[in-house]
Amino acid sequence: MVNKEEFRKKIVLTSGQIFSRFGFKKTTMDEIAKALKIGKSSIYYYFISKEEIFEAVVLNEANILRNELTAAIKSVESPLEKMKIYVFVRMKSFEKLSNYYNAIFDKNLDHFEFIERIREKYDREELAMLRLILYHGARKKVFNVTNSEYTALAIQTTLKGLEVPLFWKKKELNIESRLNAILDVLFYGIVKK
Amino acid sequence: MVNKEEFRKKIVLTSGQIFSRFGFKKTTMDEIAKALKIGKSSIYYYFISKEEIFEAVVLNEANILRNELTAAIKSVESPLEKMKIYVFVRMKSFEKLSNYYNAIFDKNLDHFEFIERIREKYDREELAMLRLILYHGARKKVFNVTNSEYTALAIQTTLKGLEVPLFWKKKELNIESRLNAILDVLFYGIVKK
DNA sequence: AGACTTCTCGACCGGTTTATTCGAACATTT
DNA sequence: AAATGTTCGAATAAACCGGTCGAGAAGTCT
Repeated sequence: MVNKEEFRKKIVLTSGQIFSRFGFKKTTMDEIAKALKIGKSSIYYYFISKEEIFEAVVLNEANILRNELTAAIKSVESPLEKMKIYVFVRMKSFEKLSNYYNAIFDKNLDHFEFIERIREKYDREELAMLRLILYHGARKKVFNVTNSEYTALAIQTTLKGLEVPLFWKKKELNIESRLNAILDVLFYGIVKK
Repeated sequence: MVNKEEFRKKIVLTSGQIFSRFGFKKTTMDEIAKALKIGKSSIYYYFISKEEIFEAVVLNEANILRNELTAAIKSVESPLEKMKIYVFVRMKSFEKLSNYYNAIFDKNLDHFEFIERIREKYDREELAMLRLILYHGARKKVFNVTNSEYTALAIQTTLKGLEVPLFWKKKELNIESRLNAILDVLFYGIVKK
């Protein structure tokens, strides 16, 4: 049925809001059902389990992030701006997702291997994006990159390093200035003098 | 002991962060304990129950709000500005507290009478504050108020009316413009032409 | 040191919550 | 009207969670 798939999407959207607010464990099927104005049991007609819903939600969120990122880097021309806006959008989105992280890193090591899969896939995609930005920057003689592969990897590592303190501490210092500082450092090492 | 009271405060502060994030029901004693890096049982040496902690948290938060409000209206001179800043600070603070509301209005009608007590007390205080603002405004010939008592009550009713849609709906329209619109209406009826 | 107080914690208890199942009912299609 | 798609209330088994208890660590006083 075409409508079944439609309703699955609705479930993903609605439960996504709740998951993002309360995390996996604290979100109950009853809450999801109530938000959808259906009986709790009915959810199981569309999804096999709470985890399957969560998986769909995360997958969906990851796709949204990817779209935001590609749109963002397309929205500007200069390589410096591309890099800058990429980093900013990425961090903003991750901030929004902090509750998923809470959920994932709680205690459930067995389950949630699917998160690892998604993560791996998006790490690869991110690397490609970064390399593209670097490549174009080098072409335009703005960046000075000898090996875009490794440079992209280095940048990705930096971004990942940012994630942890971003999520586990609460608004210690404002993110913007921190990102700007990092970008400054990054550019001074990269930009042709 | 002086240190016992000290640690009670620490508990209130820490658990307050969690309560404000997840509400009363979804916050567990284990989480509070873990955040404090002590055993769950140890909490019961300082507080009799989860509810008692919650009570202390709400009381504390109410005091903070009061201080913010008095500081805010002192920070400006003109009656119009005083009124405006009062309304803004009040709404900003209430926004922050939305999760407490979630907790309180869940289903637990029996318990939480203490919230009613706090609320009543602060309603009275708020009325006094509003009346003061109105009175000074009238003195400076900026406001045209015949009966400050009833006018204050009317304003308070408006502000209370704002609370409900503010909390139960999510960011439909941005609060600022809504508040500004209300203030406009309010002033046009109050300010001497 | 030893007695006494303060404080911490692991283990446990019983009531509640919650994810999931199942079958019956309702709805729609064939 | 049979078959198929969809919803839901009730039941269940397991996990969870607030709270208790007693043992004992840590500190204080004499």
